[in-house]
Amino acid sequence: MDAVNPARPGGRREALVKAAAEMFFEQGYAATSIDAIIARAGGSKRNIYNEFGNKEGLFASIVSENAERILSALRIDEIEGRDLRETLMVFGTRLMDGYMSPALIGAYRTVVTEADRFPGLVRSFYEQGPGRATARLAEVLEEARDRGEIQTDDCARVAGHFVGMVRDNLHLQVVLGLRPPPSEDETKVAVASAVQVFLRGVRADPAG
Amino acid sequence: MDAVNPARPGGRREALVKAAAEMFFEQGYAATSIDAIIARAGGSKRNIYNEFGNKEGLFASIVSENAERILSALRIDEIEGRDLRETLMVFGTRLMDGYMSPALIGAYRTVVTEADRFPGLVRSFYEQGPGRATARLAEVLEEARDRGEIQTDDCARVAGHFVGMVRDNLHLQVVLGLRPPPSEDETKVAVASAVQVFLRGVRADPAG
DNA sequence: CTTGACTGGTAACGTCCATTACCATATCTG
DNA sequence: CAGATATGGTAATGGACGTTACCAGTCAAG
Repeated sequence: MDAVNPARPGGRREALVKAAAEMFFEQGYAATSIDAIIARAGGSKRNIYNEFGNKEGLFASIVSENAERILSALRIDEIEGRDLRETLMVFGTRLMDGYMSPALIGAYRTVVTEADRFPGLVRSFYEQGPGRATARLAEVLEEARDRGEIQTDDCARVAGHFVGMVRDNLHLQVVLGLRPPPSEDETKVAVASAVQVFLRGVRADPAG
Repeated sequence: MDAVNPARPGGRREALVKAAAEMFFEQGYAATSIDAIIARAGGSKRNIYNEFGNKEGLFASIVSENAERILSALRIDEIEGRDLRETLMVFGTRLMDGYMSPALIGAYRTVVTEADRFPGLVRSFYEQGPGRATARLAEVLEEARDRGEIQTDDCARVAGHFVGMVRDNLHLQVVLGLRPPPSEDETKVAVASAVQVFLRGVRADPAG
């Protein structure tokens, strides 16, 4: 019953999800037609309606099934470095790369546009991605504070500051299509600058 | 010839622009139909097509005619304070209020969505708003650096850091509809925290 | 009054698209 | 093979909507 069609190694559902994800996140929900998805994925519309009910169901499925993959760029659980500066450099670089990846830029545009239509999806999207990354950084900062390296009242808040500094106006410009994602060198310079300001801003020393 | 119709004090064009701006920025470009605009503004479709050519022309007109008003929240040209900290507090508060205003949140959503269709509009939108505010802050920081109050290689870059810290994850959450705009108190706390970290991060002192 | 330009209202046209229906295969179960 | 089920392909249905057309009423100018 559940055996995969021998002539189709991947299975219809996977092909549909893959094609739909690409097209939704590239062109947006409204601009992507069912016909176009079928044209790319192969098969027939019956497949979509049997499997997902309707277009909204397809969209909900592809977001939840692709969120993990797309947001894995922001899934920064193990951040280690010789010291806090290196840790922040690594974290900031991964954060920048994740936010600037075409996949996440496309997903961001789409999710912003359809926020009203799919409130539940938007919440899980935020919590799995930006929220989780910020929370993880806050934990790292807690540890640094316990070690006496930094000084702050609210680690979660300053974690947000750091994330904001890294995202900067760069993310806005890329989302608006005003400039391409930064190169590796540009990323390094931008992150290093953010780390420098941040570290001086929060480090523990007796300067009132 | 140009005399206003006595029965219609505001003039058709103004009413159309006003209604179209509200609806485009609330619901987005695609989700706003010509019929709906007419239903709110009164008049007939002939008005729109005589005056603006088509829907895209109407959209372009309302963006350019409303950009100044909407972005005036970010038009922070005169920033003065007793000292740099107070100046940054004032600037940051106005920045936060501007970014979180419903008008700008709506415009942001719409512009992000239609970035591909109207690249010229997007550019002027950015340059009149976020770009201009950041550039103005950079000038202020240049002066502070000349006075020896802060120490940095690149005032434009750290101005971006500050703007990013203020925008933080808050902007993202509001844009996604995950939380309401911050209250006056929340704004004050958030900005004060950003100013604190930033000032410590860039101020001139001999701590290598 | 007459002409002309504009306006309001409504209907028509053409297109796009989500959704459903229909038909012909092909695969699986027995 | 019989029958059930899923699949591919294509066409039909129905609605939404941008755009244009048509008709009647209003106002300004001569």
